[in-house]
Amino acid sequence: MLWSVNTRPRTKPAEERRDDLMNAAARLFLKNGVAATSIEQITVGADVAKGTFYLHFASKDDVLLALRERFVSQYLDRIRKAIARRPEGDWRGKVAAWAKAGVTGYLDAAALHDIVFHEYQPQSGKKHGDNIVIVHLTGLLEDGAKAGAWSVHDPRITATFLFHGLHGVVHDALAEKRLVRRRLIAQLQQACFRAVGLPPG
Amino acid sequence: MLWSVNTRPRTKPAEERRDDLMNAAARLFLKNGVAATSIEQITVGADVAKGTFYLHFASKDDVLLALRERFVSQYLDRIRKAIARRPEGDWRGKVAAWAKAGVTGYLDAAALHDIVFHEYQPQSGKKHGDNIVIVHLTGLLEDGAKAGAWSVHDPRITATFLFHGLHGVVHDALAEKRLVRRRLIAQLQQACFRAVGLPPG
Amino acid sequence: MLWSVNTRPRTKPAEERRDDLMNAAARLFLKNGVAATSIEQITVGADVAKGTFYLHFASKDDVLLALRERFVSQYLDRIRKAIARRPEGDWRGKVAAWAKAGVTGYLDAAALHDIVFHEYQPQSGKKHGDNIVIVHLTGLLEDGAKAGAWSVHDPRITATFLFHGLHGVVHDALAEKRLVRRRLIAQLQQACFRAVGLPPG
Amino acid sequence: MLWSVNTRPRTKPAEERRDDLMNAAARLFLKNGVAATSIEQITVGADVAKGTFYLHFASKDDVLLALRERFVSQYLDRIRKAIARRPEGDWRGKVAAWAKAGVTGYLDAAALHDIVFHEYQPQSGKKHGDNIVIVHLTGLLEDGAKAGAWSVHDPRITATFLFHGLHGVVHDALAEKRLVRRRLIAQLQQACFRAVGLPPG
DNA sequence: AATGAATGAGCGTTCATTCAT
DNA sequence: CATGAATGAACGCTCATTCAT
Repeated sequence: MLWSVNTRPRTKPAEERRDDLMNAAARLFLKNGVAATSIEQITVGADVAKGTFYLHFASKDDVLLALRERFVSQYLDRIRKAIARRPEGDWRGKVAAWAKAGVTGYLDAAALHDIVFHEYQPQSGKKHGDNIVIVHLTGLLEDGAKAGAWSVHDPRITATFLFHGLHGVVHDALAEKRLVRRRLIAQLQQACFRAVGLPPG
Repeated sequence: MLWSVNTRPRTKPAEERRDDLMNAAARLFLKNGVAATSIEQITVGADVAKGTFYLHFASKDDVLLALRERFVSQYLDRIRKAIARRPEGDWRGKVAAWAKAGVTGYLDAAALHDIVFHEYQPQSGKKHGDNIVIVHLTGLLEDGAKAGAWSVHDPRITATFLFHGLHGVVHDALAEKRLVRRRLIAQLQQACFRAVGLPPG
Repeated sequence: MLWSVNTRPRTKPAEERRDDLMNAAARLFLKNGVAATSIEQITVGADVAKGTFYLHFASKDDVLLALRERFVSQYLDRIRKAIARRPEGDWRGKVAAWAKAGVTGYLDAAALHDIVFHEYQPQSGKKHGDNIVIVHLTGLLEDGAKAGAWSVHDPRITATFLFHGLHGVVHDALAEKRLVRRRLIAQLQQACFRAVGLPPG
Repeated sequence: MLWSVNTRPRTKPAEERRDDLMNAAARLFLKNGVAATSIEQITVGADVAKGTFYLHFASKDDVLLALRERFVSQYLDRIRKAIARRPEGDWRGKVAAWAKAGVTGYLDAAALHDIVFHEYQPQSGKKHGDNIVIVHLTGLLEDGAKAGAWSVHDPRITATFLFHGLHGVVHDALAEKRLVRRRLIAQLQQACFRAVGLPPG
């Protein structure tokens, strides 16, 4: 056909389309904010028609939720791998690795994190559900305690405390452009040691 | 009437009207969320006409910002007073008081805090500015360090860490309805002691 | 269907929708005035949803401008055709034809003309631009002068004078319901003859 | 009283206040357009409270109408005086004076004229009423015809034609910044002579 | 699976007008 | 005469969502 030059492939595996849309959404959310991003902008950004959006997501909140899930699971993956690199029994090293991966993983995607977690709360009734990063850290703290590496009265509370403390510090550091990565990591590792009752480095 | 000398006739003092609107907004934000609350709802809630809103605020973001300021200054007041009750030199007691006031002050208004700080980021360019609660705690940590009460390498980072850690814990506790106030306070006081290098109670 | 080859499926061709909206707008502008006509009224009149308006026009001013353009080009068309019917060289006849077509073309759409040109000035910075009817008449006067048919010092000014004089007279005649079409035409033809220095009929 | 320094005279003759308001309105209409001028702006401009406006005018349309009347009567005054300066019987001179005063009177207040007559049509049902400038010129043409100074079949139509022709030319000249006052006057005087059947100057 | 014209509820905002002082 | 806080109807405009193709 003569006009075939301008024709894009009409069809793509659903998963790929979904990803296109999520990526376009992430980009636009970052640039303009969630509330200020329209579905139309997202579809234009993903190079599909408006209606196609609704083939893959039920609403704007739905993409936001999907973005959240993706973010968290990538973040946790990173932490998991960093910890796994430490030898069995090196509990102090594991905590240090947790802090380091937590800081860097956040720094590398902080803007997206903020957008996706703080800028806009989905209307949906269902609450966040468990924060899997905290759940994971709780496990680590329990294991270390069991192994006699440290003493933690309430691993869940401590994990929550560490998680939010770390994120708060990194977030504030970003906001103020005071950003010496190494220093930040070192300080937060100390904070983690203290929090579980380990002596400073 | 006594006040007729200094008061220009107004159906209601501007400040009172402003407060009515802020209270209505807070109530509705809590109930339905910020994004889902319309200005009209706010004015109905404050029992004024739609146009009256614009006599006191420029936009929805504007009320949100005002609510924020009010919240923070009340919160900080509470913390300040709690600390001031401790005798000069009782540094450990001051930290404990900080943690306790922080927890209770938050618990008593947590939902509003969440709404006002997390649910919706005003589009306006100007960033949060310094968190005055953190600034205040930084001062306390510095003073205690100078007095030899504890050792803290970077008071600012530690203050930030404590602030966000505490809030995160309280927030999560709320979300899960696991809520023994006293236990929460005790745990967080321990966390604070550890964070500044004090021995557990 | 025959047209299915070149036509993308549209509930209605965009041009037709645009015309529907313009016609509804013209009708309402005539009936109630421009300022008193809301966009919603226009869309109701065109039997489309409110949002559809914005698929075709950017604002009320925008429809007004479109209406203007349409009006002028139809008006000029009419004049052009009337003049073209006169034989080459019949300059007096051409002027008479101009006057007649000018009067009748105006009478047949005077109300719309008034609305579209006088009642409301679009806020937009860009000025009317050249009045193409005047530009056209200027050409006719120049040609006749070159051909020695009459003497006109400044064709542009004379054309402007004739155009506005004629319109003013017709407009006033309409306002007062004193309306003998033939008499009006005759009088204005005389005025045109005099204006270019031709002897009366 | 202590605060008497900041107190303006609370009261002014009604006529003066009315004038203040009209002047403020004229200034703002010129600057921003009629539709874009709010009553509040007018009252601020006239240094009175919002409510005071309604003590003197019934609506925005009402000020517009008042400005119209004021404009026309000043314009006509000017023409009348210019004509009166010519000796009894100098009909040609009177026509020339009419044209000159018409042009200059318009040029000196063209922007206001446009605003007040063209930009915005009052919603009110009552039509313009007779244009007193045309009525006056009609009288002049009749008198001259009776005196045998010229021949005009229909003085009213001719007057209307001249009035609108002149205004159209001046208006267009203004719009294009082609503005040699003397030349404009001369051309329009010629047009007037021709229109009444007088030989060119 | 994909399209995009059409929808229409709903929003923020303005502003002429009123009226208690 | 003068005030200005309060009103609330009305408007322009946006945009998530639908659905015929």
